[in-house]
Parts: sequence; C-alpha cells; structure tokens
Amino acid sequence: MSSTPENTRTRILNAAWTLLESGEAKTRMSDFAKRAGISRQALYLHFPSRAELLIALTRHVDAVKGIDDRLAASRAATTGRDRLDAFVAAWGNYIPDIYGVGRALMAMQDSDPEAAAAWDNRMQAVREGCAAAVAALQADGALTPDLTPEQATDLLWTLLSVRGWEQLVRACGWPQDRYVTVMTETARRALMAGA
Amino acid sequence: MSSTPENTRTRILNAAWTLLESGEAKTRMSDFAKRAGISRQALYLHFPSRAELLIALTRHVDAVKGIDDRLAASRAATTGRDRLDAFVAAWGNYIPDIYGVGRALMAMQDSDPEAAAAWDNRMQAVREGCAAAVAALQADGALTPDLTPEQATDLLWTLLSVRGWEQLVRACGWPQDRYVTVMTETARRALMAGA
DNA sequence: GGCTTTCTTGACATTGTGTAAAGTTGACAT
DNA sequence: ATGTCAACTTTACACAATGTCAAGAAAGCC
Repeated sequence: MSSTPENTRTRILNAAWTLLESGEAKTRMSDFAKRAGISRQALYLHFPSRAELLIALTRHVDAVKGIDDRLAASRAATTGRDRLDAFVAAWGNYIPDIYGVGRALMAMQDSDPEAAAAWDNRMQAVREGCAAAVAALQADGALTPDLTPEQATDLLWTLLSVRGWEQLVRACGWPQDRYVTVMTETARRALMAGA
Repeated sequence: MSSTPENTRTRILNAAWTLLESGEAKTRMSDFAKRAGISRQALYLHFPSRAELLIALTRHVDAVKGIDDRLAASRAATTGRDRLDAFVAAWGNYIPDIYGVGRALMAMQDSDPEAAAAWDNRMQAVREGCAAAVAALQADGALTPDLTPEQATDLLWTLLSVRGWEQLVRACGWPQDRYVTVMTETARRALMAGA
C-alpha cells in the first residue's frame, strides 16, 4: 500500500524506463537518480545495484504493459498454425515494449551474473512459448519432418530473438507491422510441413 | 619487414586471439599482455586502445583463416539456389572462426564508437554477400514475391547473424554442421518462391 | 663511446559502481 | 514541546579497468 500516488520507488522505475526508452546514451545510476529528482545515494536505498534495478524494471514493465494477458490470447488458438501466428504476433509486438530495458540488461550479461541469469530466465519463458506453439503444430501433424520438436523450438526462438528484432527494426528500419508480417510468414515456412 | 619470425605485434595478436577463443572471462588488456609475455605498457606501444587491438585482430584472423577465398567460392555458383546455399555454408562456417573476436568487439559497441563502426563495417560486408545471393535468386525468378530484394537481403542477413549462431550453437548446443544444414534449408524456405 | 628502438617500472587521471558515515528534514505520537 | 523514526542529503572513499606520462634499462648499430 503506497500512500503517495507515486512513491519514490515507482518514480525511480519510471525515470529509468523513460531514459532507457528514449535511447539516451547515458544511462548511469546517477542519470536515473537525477531524472527521478533524488540523489544517487537515495537510489541505492531502494535498489542495491544496477542489475536489481533493471530486473525490477522488467517486472514493472510487464505489469504495466500486460504481457501475461497478451500471451494468454495466443494460447486460445485451436489449430497449430493459428497458435504459431498468434504467438509470433504477441511476442513480436511485445519486443518494442521491453527493448529499452532488455538492451540495458543484455549489455550487463558479461559483467554481472545476476543480470545474465535474470535475462536468461525471461528468455526461457519465451522459449516455452515457442515450445508450446511447436507442440501444437506437431499435434496437428503440421510440423516439418526436417526438425525435431526440440530443434524447431530452438529455431523459432532464435527467429524471434530480441537481437533479430533489433537488427530488422532498428538497424534496417523495418516498420513494426512489417516485422510481424514477415516473421509470421518466415516462421510458418521454417516450421511447417508441406508444399 | 619483420626480422624475427614472430614479432611482438604478432605475438600480441595471437595471445589475444587465444584468450578470446578459449572463452576466458578475463580478457583485459593486462591479460593479453601477460599472455604475450610483455608488460601492459608495451602493449599500448603497439596498439593505442583495446578497440584498435580488436580491430587489428579481426584483420589478422581474416588473413590467417582466409575468409576471402571462402567467400569467393560462393560467387562461383551458377544458379541462384546454389549460390544461396554456398553463401550460407561459407559464412556460417566462418562464424566460429571470428566468434571470439566478434564477441569482444560487440561487447564494446555501446561504449566505443570506433569499435561499433568497425564491427558495423564488417557486418555490412556480410550484408553485401546476402544481397548478391538474393540478386542471383531474383535473376532466376526464384525469389519469393512476398519480399522485395531489399527485404529479402535484410531477412537473410538477420537469419545469418552472429547472435543467431551464438544462440543456436553456443546456447542450444547445436553441432556446427547441423546449424549449417538447418540454416540452409531455412534460408531457402524463407526466400525462395513456390511450392 | 654515442644513438636509437624496444621494452620495463611506477605513478597518475578518469569513469562508473558500490559502500559508509554523519547530518537534515518532516511527520507523527504522546 | 519534545522525542523518535524514516527517508533523504552531502561528502568521502574503495575498486576495477582503460589509457597517459615520464624516467630508465638492454641490445643492436654506426
């Protein structure tokens, strides 16, 4: 129960979020603090480290953006193909929402094991979504015989990686909807059996 | 003209290469120096910065591993499909050779503009190889009508990214030959027209 | 012997993270 | 009104890694 409508912790999270989203080069702890209107030391009273702040921020973003609801929709699809399409769209459209935080977290992977574990954990959740879509395809007999379900899952997971999105949308300048369209088609072609 | 068979500069490059390849966590300038058997300061007499060392190292690796020859082979193919296959195999099999250096260079992208530019430059060269393969497909009328040549190039480029290789081979544990096989098939399915 | 190149040692500046300690401020209870 | 508590501030420091600077040693060359 927070008495103030926006307590300090939330203000920090929103400040960090804003800075990371804006693509600012400078995202030091002191920048987050300045943006939140507090001292750098006060920030450490709320988050023991940069890694923990970013991890908390991913949860914050999830809560605000409602990733759970979006992925739930993809589970409703009946056929394997629909399920694949729905998953690609749901996750593909979520990437832009977490890209800022994700990028910061990925940048820490080499130096901070805690950050690496947190990001890996989230990516494993995505992988499970991929695995579910692949299983649905297989149940329909629609999975290509060229790939084991495991391999198909790995391939889809890689196809839908944040790095891949970064390259196509940020580096190549694809519009987001084009990304989703092409990825949907590419995933179908890569995973589905038949003509 | 180096009088000694292996001059200091080369010894530094090989030392850095070995350390980066071995997957050692510690790849500080002082580690490279220690491995090369010289002081850290002497290292700075040969390379003004970590970025420049890594950039020189990419050229060194290219020379030793002969990337040019390998890619030249892919240009010999006559049909678009053969050319695509040959390019996927040539580049896909080169990735393991530059992965160590590439990883170190990628890790510096956010902090060092010079490193970012150097890596970007190399990746643009790969993109040109992708564009050539796509052009060959189009000349055969084999390119899918779903994609413009530009988009097909972007897609192939992303499919063959070092990050993608990293995920499938290093994270998922795919054998290298399986990676090449699946990527060949995936690229065909993604880019080629028809049943 | 002088000269140059290459390397060595040691000190120092810089940047960003994280720790530590002492003081300020305002709310709130009694 | 006074005391207490939580949240915050300021200041200072430890640490890791990069990169700079200066003084000197060792070896080859003329």
